[in-house]
Amino acid sequence: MMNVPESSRTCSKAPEVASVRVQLEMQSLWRQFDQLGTEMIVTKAGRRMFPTFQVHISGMDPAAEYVLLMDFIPVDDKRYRYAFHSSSWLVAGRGDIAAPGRVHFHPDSPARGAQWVKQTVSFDRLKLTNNLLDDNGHMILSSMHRYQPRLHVVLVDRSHDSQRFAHRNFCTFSFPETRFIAVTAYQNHRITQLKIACNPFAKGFRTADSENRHTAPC
Amino acid sequence: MMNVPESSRTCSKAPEVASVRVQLEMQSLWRQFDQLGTEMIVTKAGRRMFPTFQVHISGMDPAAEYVLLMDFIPVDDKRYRYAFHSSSWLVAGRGDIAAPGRVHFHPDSPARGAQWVKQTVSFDRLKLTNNLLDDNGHMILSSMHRYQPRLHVVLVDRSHDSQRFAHRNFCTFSFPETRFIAVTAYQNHRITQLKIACNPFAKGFRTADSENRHTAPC
DNA sequence: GTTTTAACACCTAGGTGTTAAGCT
DNA sequence: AGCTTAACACCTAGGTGTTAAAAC
Repeated sequence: MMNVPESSRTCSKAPEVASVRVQLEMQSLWRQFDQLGTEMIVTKAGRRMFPTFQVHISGMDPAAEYVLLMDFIPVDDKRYRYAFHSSSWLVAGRGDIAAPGRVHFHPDSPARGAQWVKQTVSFDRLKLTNNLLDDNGHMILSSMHRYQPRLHVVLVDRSHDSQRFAHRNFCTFSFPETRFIAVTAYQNHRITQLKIACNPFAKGFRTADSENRHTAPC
Repeated sequence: MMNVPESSRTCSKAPEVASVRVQLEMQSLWRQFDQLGTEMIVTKAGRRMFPTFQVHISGMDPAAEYVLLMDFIPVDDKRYRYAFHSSSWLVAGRGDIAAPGRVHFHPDSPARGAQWVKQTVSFDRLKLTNNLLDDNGHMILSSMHRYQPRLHVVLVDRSHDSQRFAHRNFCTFSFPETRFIAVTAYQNHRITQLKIACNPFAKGFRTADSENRHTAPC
């Protein structure tokens, strides 16, 4: 398709949420990863995402309170494996039973619309784990499964406290270029190289003449 | 005096705050510093306190919401200087005009009583500065002046939103052993040694046979 | 003479991919 | 054979007192 939509949205009628717009930050970086087939490491202790899921928000009621949260939904019910000889992902059968569907609240939640729109909202403290018994509130994912991150914007309606997370007052945003396969070790070597080239914490693995330096990917 | 009161309190009548009890953590460490005359560094960029102001809270209504915040009040209107020959602080005249009286909200605010009482509440991210034009929300203090940290517990009353910080719904706690003189460089060498002995970030300055090792002060 | 500032070496704390070993 | 784990060296990020120079 020529024009990828800015975001996929399913909104309801409450005016304070219906007008909310969300723009993905670092979109070109996400697309570079997506073109190779993004992989995200999951560990027992929990691993951050890279790129980080960051958004710019607009259209909020400055005085209204909102909660921002993320979840991850399976893209399909398949299990994947990486074929090194062809450098591609293959379907390896039916997916495992879905892990407990957790949500990650942005730590600034709840906050006024004026706060959220003022600067980039970053989910950099979110961590991914493959530990089904995780007790640290991390997002539980199955390795070798494909996921779609989602952002939910929830209007806090104090006048109907019982409906704080009711079906009417929230909006869901989903950016196709942020899809990824969860792995315990990188499979695609080009993904590894792009991570090393762009993630400051991986600087120790950069080489002077690395392939990823020629085009300055980030 | 034989029994130092656990805390100095001025409470109002709202039942959810009147029953709140606050206990200073690391009290013996605070008293060791206090006996020498605690000094806290202030810098342009902002400096953490050591010891950190940490408290254990009880007596909160688990379901009610509270805001916790700190401020610093001048102990007197005097300016001090340190007499090295006698190793003591002397009054050096009238104090400067009080800096803008800022408050520091605990970053978890607001939260339910159940949250606050569950574990130690730490103000470790609070920073002190001598920059009158500070734009980072740090606490502005005048060097060579003496201060008393205070903790305020505010009940969030959603039913009377205009009174969120009204005079009825808060409690103030003040621990005399946390008093200190703000300095841009340490004056009393024994304070320096106690900081080095106890603050993990100053480990690089510890010596094997430092005086403060004999009694294991922390 | 006293007080403040900025650069500095040395820490804590924790985020990277690598690697070799372990698991199934 | 494929996948996972844990220890590791190497980073980022930022909290220490020290020191010498600057400011007043």
